[in-house]
Amino acid sequence: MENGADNVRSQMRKGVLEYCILSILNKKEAYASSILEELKSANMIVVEGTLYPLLIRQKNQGFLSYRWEESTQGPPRKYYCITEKGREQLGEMDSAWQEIVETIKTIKE
Amino acid sequence: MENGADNVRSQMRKGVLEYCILSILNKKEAYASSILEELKSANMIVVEGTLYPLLIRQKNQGFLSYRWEESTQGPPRKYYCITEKGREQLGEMDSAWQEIVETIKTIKE
DNA sequence: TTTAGTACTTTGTCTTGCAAGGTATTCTAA
DNA sequence: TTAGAATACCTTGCAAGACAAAGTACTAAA
Repeated sequence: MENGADNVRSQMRKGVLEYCILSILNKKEAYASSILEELKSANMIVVEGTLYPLLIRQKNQGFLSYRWEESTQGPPRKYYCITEKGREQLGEMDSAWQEIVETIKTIKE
Repeated sequence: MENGADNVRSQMRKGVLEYCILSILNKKEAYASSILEELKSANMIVVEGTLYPLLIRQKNQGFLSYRWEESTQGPPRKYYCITEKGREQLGEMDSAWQEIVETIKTIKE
């Protein structure tokens, strides 16, 4: 069963997660664990089982590309990078987000 | 397949729908078709097959109650009304929404 | 050589949005 | 008086996606 407040937050996060990922990668390339860190520090808690399939989907849609990079601290890291197509998508998402924020304001009066 | 911009919007709307419903019913009681109208005029397009199960879920969770009312314009209408528990939930959702708006700002820097 | 830390991946379940189709009531026009 | 249009409510089946949990693999330190 649910815990109330936490559940509310996790439900609302759905749908904006892709937006967050593209926004983060628009600033600079990053690998999954570092993206998780950034989301966590921005109060957007996500788990690996959510993030990895999402990155793969966005790569398959052509919004992201990646390259492997050796690490001295463990296994190699998969650095993701936003593509030109991804930047276009991000533009759509910026508009969509603004629209939704306005919609909520309208409904709230 | 998808259309791009429309799909982005519909993905983002997911998760805020419950919040919209409770917010609308917090202002005054309403029946499904009138809720659809209000959502539509606020640019939040939703279809019946989404709204009816959602209202039923929220009623089952104790957030809403309803009463039947005769109409001179067709079949009887089911007027939904927010409950005390629903108002508490709405409070949680208000916080959750503010938090997400802030999170996006943080990520965008 | 075993344990801990880091990183990526997969599987199964559950929720939920939506298209499409169905039922029922009332009013109107032929 | 009956066929159609308008209004309302409901259900079914499917697909997408978030998450818990478990799995694989590489490196470093004890």
